[in-house]
Amino acid sequence: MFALADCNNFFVSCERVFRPELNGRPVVVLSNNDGCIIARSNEAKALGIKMGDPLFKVRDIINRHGVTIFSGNMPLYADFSRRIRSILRESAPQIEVYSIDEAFLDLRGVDNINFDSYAKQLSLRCRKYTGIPVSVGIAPTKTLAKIAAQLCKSYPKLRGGCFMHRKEDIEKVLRKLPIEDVWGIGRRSTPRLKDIGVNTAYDFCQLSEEWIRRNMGINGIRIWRELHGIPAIGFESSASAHQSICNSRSFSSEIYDFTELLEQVVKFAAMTAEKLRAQHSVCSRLTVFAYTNRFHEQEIQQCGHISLPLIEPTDSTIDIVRTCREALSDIYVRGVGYKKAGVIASDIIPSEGRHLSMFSAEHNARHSRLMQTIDKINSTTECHISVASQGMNAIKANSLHRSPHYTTSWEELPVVKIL
DNA sequence: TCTGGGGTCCTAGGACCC
DNA sequence: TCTGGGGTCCTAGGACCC
Repeated sequence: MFALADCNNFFVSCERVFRPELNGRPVVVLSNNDGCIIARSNEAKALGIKMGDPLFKVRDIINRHGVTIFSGNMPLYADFSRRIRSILRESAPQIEVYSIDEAFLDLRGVDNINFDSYAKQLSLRCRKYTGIPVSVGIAPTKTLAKIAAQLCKSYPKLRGGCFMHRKEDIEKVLRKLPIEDVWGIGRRSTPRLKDIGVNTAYDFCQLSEEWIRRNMGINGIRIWRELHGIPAIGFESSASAHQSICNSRSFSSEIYDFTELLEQVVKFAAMTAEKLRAQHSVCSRLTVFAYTNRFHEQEIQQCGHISLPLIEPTDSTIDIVRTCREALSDIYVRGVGYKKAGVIASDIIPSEGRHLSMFSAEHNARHSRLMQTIDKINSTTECHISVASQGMNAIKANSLHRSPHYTTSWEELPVVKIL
């Protein structure tokens, strides 16, 4: 059996831990710049507010119903996520962290326990220790476990835990499950399936494997098998290093000036280098992009995008910043208002075992020592060291409704500029 | 006025090889 | 007009996820 532990309305639930008076009230959490809705309480969902709705388009509903809004507070959510993961780790032989608010538990080899009460107890435990409501679904495959967890959200009498394993029970659930609610069936496949009369997960199961392979490829086959109770999606207990790392933001208003845009890109570059070092990787390719506002259709659109291979793989903030600076000057166009920019690191390999030329060994050793020192200072002291070209201004963004850093306090620290 | 950020995997097609 | 047969590797784009 596999379990899925899925936090209900996760970002909203984190905010509610410190604002219990908001339980039972409509609440939403916003993306960067307070742009879009990225989390909703059940009450907000009931008002018709959709995931991804721009705030300005649902302003009326928000004002009319007194919906409480929060700017996203990612450090807070990451901290809750960490606490819940530690509870899950104590409760299962192996866990696979799937996202900030979901983890699979590998229960293969676990027997002689009552899975239904295990699921309910695990949910209760998470709630008791963190204040976050968590749905736990248990089933023979990951896809079915997802569906079981979904059931917990619809049926409170399940008390947060659902064990779904009997063939007839599974069939009953799949007959009622809209095809678009199946994990892996997205917005492109849904209309194609509905066109041929496949409206539920059960209908999908009745299709021939051959049809699925021809029309939906290997992923379709995996979904089909999983729904039939045959595990087809692997279990990854150890988090593998990311194959690409992207840092990008939309700005609260357009940036025209090169130096100002460069400051932002340098920040993304530095964040990228830090993430590379955190996973003990180096990258051999950097992509820098800078876009105009795609919603202002009447204005000139510029989608600057450049990808540069690096002669030597690196994790050095200094090298990465330098390359990104050159890249940006190649794509920057004077007189254009940039609304979004970012840096992507790819061709990522472990830092151990990378090949260095005889000319670069010394350069590299120096950078490596410097980066280690900076990372150590930044993680263990109340100072923050960064490259001077980042400038002294924060990333240009709005977040007018952010909650306090209740459990994390690394922000608003003294800043030291070097280099 | 206002529109998120960060990933993964698969596939088709092109370039190139013999 | 018509144009072999088989392979590999790379990349861009599609589709999906949270």
